[in-house]
Amino acid sequence: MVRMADVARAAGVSVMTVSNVLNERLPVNEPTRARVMAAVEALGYEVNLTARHLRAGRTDTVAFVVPSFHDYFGELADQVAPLIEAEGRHLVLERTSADAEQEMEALSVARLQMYDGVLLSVAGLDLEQLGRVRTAKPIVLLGERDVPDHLNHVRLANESGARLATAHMIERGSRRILALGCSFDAAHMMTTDRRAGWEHACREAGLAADPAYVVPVSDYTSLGAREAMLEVIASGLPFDGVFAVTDIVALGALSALADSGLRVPVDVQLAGFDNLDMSRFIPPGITSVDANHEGVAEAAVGLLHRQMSGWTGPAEHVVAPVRLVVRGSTRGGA
Amino acid sequence: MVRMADVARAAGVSVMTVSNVLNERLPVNEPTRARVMAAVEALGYEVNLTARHLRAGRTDTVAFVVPSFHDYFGELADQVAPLIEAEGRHLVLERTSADAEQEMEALSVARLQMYDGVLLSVAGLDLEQLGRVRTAKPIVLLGERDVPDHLNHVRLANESGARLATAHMIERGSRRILALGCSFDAAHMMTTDRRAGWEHACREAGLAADPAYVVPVSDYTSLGAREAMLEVIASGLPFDGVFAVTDIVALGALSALADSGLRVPVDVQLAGFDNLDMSRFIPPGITSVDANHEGVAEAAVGLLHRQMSGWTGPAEHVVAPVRLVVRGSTRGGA
DNA sequence: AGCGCACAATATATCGATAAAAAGTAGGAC
DNA sequence: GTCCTACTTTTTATCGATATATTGTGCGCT
Repeated sequence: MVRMADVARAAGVSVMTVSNVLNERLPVNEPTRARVMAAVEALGYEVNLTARHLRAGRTDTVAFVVPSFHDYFGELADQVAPLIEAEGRHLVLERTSADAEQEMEALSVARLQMYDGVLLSVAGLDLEQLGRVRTAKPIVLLGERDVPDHLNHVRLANESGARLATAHMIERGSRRILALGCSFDAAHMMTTDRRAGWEHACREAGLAADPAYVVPVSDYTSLGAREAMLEVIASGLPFDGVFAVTDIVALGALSALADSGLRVPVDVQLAGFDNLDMSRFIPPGITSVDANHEGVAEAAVGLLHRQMSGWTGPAEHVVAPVRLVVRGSTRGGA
Repeated sequence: MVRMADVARAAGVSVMTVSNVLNERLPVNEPTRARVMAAVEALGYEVNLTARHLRAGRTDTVAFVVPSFHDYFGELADQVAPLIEAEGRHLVLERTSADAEQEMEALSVARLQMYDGVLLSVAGLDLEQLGRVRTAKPIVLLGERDVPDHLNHVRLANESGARLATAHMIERGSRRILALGCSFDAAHMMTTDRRAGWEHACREAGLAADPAYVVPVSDYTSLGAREAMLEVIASGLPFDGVFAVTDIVALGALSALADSGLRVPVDVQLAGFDNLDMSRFIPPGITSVDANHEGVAEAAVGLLHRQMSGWTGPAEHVVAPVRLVVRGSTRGGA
């Protein structure tokens, strides 16, 4: 490992001069600078980031902590990365597997030190656990749960998105719409808020929002959704529309519907939430509420950047707007 | 920031005693140990990982460098993570956006220091660039390109996978199969190897492997594939099967076929490569060559682990076997 | 010639931990 | 009572950089 001291010796200067050349902190005479740069090239020197970090207290690195590297989070992360890099910092992803303990660990002082800032997709932590998080480190939370006031937070307009999707299907003729993967939990959660939107849309149209039409999905995978959907079909419960809590769930539903000979959108309309890349291409095209990755990423990185620049004002809670993207899985779409 | 020195003062011992208690290196008397632990609790002390790293030269962290956080890589990363964690280490993802310069930067000494080992998905780098990578740091390359002998490498059996898929479609009646997203580049690349497999299968069955049936796709997105597919259809080139170089490409093709009124698998059979999660659920189910994430992850982590344990033998080049998963997009599937 | 000033380069202290060597403390054997 | 050994604990040096203070150098001005 070649150190700054080796470069200094080779160039016949002090370590600080090398540091000053590389960081352009204090001015260095041109001939000296050239000698240093030549030595750097010759030896192939590269700064030891760990040492710099220890001394300077800065890593120029931001962590995005996600429950899994899959799907929604992968897509969101791809949006976040360029924004972080545009500010001269570096982005790394960490995974918690939606495990509360691991999420807390990710927020532990020890790990936070490694980064100048942290974006955390809250999946497993509840309000009480998050309330215990006290740190000076810039943090922005992402995700569809309630969070303490003192932490910055970006979430989606879940309720309004679900309402849009449901209302759209009602307008196009559906009268009995399943809320697949939704729930009645008390806490503000993604599945609860989206159910509320479904309910709202039903009521608004003068339709019953029968709790029997709220169908839970075991683990929010396509497989779980497919199985739940098959059970509903087998049960004989009449329905002519499905609002799926996510596109992943919608895909499972689509699979079950196809296998059961139910035609989309003729017999059953289908809408999802997130507008994953694939949803555009899966025939007949899945109508979906766009999760506004761009807006979410921009808002989150903006809040984070502000904190990293020293801002200490009160935390903000941003609700990113969403819009409905109509495709072939609902009538009147492309 | 509470340091080890603060804990030491509170417990009335030296810094080294605290270190010894926390790391269980040298034995410490029980009463002393208890006092130290009490102080740690009381002050909420957590070790400074940066300082430890600088001194101990170990981060207990492995980086997985991928071209993008999406799809294939996200799924693979989710497989890799538990294997790394099982060895008491931590995994982080970094992104290069398939940019050769950024990939080289990810391999720069400076960034390598931050990790005990690196898994690198080679997308943009060619043989010559990789040849310049000289480092003592444990590295394992992943991906479907040629790499220098001195670097450990895990790749898929691309040629045989493509052959399996193509042969399967031929067996089920296809006679004119497109190789969508494949190419004739000289270097061993994913698109070339898979084309070779397609060619091989055609020849084996006594069919012509007409270069006109090798259709490039601009950027290997579903959108690009869809457009390429629509052009082929518009051109009037007769075909009754599509081997898509990836499932993402297959999805684009499926979209184009559906919009053109061509039925899968009745008019056209379709097979992809990667067996993404979604492929199982997209009606009618996309027949795909399973990318064997588990095997790839296991082999790669195994090679990395071996290096991190001090093994210095010659590099290995593993070709992970693949298998065909037959679904509804080819005849005779589910 | 003498003085001061601007600028370049160096010396010193420090970030927070760990490895290795040294020192302190008992207890047991003779 | 002395000495040795075994076990705890502390001391010292170090990882590789950066921030601050200090020293050194050349030049203009009177």
